[in-house]
Amino acid sequence: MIDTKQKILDTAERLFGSQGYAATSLRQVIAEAEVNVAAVHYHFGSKEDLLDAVLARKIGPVTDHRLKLLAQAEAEAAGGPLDAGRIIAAFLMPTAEVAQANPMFVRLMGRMLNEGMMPQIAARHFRDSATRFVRALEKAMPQLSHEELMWRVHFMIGAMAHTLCGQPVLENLGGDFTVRLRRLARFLAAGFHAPGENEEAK
Amino acid sequence: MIDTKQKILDTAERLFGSQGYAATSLRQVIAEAEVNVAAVHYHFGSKEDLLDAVLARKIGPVTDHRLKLLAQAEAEAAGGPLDAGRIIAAFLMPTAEVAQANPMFVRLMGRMLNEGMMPQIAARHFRDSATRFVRALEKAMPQLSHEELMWRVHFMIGAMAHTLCGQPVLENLGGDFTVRLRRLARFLAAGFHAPGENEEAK
DNA sequence: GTCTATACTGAGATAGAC
DNA sequence: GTCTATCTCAGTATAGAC
Repeated sequence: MIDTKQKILDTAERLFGSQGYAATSLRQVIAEAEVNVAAVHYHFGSKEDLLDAVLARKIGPVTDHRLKLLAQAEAEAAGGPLDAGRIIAAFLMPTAEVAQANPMFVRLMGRMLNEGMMPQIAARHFRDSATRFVRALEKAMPQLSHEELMWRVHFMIGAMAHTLCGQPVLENLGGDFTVRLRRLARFLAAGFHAPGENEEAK
Repeated sequence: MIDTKQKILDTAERLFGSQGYAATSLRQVIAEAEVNVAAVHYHFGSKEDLLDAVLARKIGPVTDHRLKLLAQAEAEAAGGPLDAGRIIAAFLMPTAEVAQANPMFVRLMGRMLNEGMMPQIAARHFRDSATRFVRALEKAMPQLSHEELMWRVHFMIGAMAHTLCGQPVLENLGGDFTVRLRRLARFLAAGFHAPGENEEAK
């Protein structure tokens, strides 16, 4: 069958997203996709490579959208100073659309940045857009040292990952995904605008 | 041997912290601890219960320190308005001391909040201090809706977890743990002070 | 009460038949 | 391209030695 690969990808995306990568066995994937155990190894090589393929398929469009929003903001600023809030929103909001179309994939995205291991995999899929955004933020916030800025980006990724991948630890907070991300964007924008290590006040 | 339990706990703490829970096999733990496979099941019951025990042993003091710092800040304010920054610092900084004494355990703490699964375990060990801090934050920031505040706490936990558990995704950022947490505290304090959903400006 | 030896089930991976 | 058989190693359960 020609769509064996597709079925495996779809099923893996759903299961990895809802249960996590480690907690999902290949055997569960192949059972629900109704294919053979060896098929996944034939098509993808290993469980980790399957995850890689699942990510690659959907992250590209998110990255494109992010970069498009960033370019748009820069065009509007017309060479003038860019607001950090706009940059952050351009980074966050594209995930909302994917969430609408495919909630499980967004959870998977969050998990990837979180699930401890595989920094290579996470890095590979996020580095492209991330470095571009870092440069934009550096231009928007020249008063921050490079180290301070990189840490703030790190904080942003942590908060985003935690927000994408699931239920809050403390309470069951509902709410639309877009609303949730807008809250996050407001929060992070203020964080980025905080005084740096050697500044006394804002 | 009387300290079999201890050896298992120490080894598990180190390995879970450095490699992650899922990536660490019990057999690796028992090999490095030089005990038998069944010993861990005799003393702890299961791999998950072992993790639980590892956490329980060290999180208590962190929680105590957090609450002590919070109480201290409240005493100094003498009934007056408490600054959110103080509350956040009281929540974050105790982890720095544990990091000094035991870097691996801090990474494990971060992973726990992150490693996707086991929300029950993470929740159980963090809820005690977390609810206390939420109440303090609510008093400090009465202009925020409960939902908005809970989301900001969620963002804080995400950023903290990501910062505790390891290497930044983008670059190798070094630096003392205390410095790192202070950066985070500044960032988060500004985030908490951001205008809420229905406020126009700060 | 503590621990060891050993066996059981299910995981990911691989080789080779078709 | 696909499937069966099989390998190794994981977590778990039990029996019994001391």
